[in-house]
Amino acid sequence: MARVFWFRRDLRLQDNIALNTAIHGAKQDGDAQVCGLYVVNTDDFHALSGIRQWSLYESLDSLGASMDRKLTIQHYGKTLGIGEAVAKVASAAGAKTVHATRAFDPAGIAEQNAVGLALKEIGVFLQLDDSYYAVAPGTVQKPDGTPYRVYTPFFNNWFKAGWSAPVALAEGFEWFEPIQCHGKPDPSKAAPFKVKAGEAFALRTWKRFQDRALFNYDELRNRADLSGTSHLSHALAFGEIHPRTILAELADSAGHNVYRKEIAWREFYADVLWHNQHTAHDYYEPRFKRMRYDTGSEAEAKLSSWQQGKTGFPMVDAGMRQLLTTGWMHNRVRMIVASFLVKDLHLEWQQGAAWFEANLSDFDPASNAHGWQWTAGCGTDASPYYRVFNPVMQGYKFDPDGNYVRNYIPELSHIEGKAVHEPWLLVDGLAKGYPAPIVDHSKEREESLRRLEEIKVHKA
DNA sequence: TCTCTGTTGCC
DNA sequence: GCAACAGAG
Repeated sequence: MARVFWFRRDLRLQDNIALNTAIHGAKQDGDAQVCGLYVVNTDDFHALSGIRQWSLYESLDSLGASMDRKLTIQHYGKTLGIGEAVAKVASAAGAKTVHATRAFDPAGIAEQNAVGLALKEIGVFLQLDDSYYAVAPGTVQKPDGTPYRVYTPFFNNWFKAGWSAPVALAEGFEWFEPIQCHGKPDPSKAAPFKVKAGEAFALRTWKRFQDRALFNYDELRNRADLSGTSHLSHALAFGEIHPRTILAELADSAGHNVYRKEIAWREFYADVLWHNQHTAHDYYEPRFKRMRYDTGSEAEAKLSSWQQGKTGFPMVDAGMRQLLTTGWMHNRVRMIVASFLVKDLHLEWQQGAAWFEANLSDFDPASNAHGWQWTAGCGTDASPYYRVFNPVMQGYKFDPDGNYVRNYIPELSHIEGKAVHEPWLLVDGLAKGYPAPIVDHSKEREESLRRLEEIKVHKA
């Protein structure tokens, strides 16, 4: 009578409270056997980009290796629901309880509801514990009991709420022999580069960041041309590391404090999505639904130029090509390309968010939806002014020597220094096939402000 | 975690 | 001619 531990977005063994709960339960049962399970939707998996397929594959491979290859992987899809898939494994393991970490996003909630129901039918209990966050969504509240809509006061109270220390993997149990289902997910698309993933790699990445960039994080995190960020987004999205493990090692210094605030942004957006489930795909500020957006073939063509990194704005295109070739994009550049899609191309944020979801190996539903909505101006943390990024100015500021742009745009490699940010000013700037800007930024900025004016709430 | 414009002060 | 800065949206 083993216990089943259903791995979800927590593909690690250390600092995994729900897993430890399963282990303690299995020891009380007497046989101390835990069946580690991952379920994968085959249909969805094959629709993922190559980079997303391979990063999941590597993460599972690493998890399996750390479990002496005792990880059971069950497939589901059109013909078999997720609930039935988990139930099959629970039956085969003779389990009475399935354990998992609780999710707070719409898709995760739907999953755990389906699994809970299917298990109930066969007399098995689904026990959910902990969360993917240091402070579980819904915990931090204003004194009147309503959720925060502004980041800074949320941060202050999130910090006050605090979190527990990391816990080591509980001892004295055995992994149940893996149940033969359909085997590992099989990436159908070729790996464009060697993907590194998994718990051990996540911990190495964290150490490396601590040694090299954390102390300078406040100064260098916005520099697109440097490696000043943590590179932990993939590890956090897959749960290869828990934020508790990170926060426990942060001190009180400028770099550390700013990084703690980035971790808190992730927790803030998870909290906002928990309280506003529809905002995964819909506007947080409903009046933005009424804004005029461009549609039709011209808009489609602009979207495609943006996706392929051919807008004629070097900083935007470098970011979009970094996404296509590496499955990752520097955080500062994410804001620049997002602002460009919404404010310069007048497209809806969901179109950009969908492209990020398809291509980012660190995709996170809460951070993606609310990062986009922050940029679009329709999200939380509204400011008294309408943020319109100037893609050229952002380039000079955050890629001052032009190295980031040249690294991702070969058609601009012949231009030296920062001049690469305005190639159209040079005689031979566009000589190697780089396109002229597809829009006039200052005109589109005005247009964007006009459209905002149309949906403004005017006081009587 | 914004950008634009106009002013001031310096050379 | 320009950098630095304040104020405004």
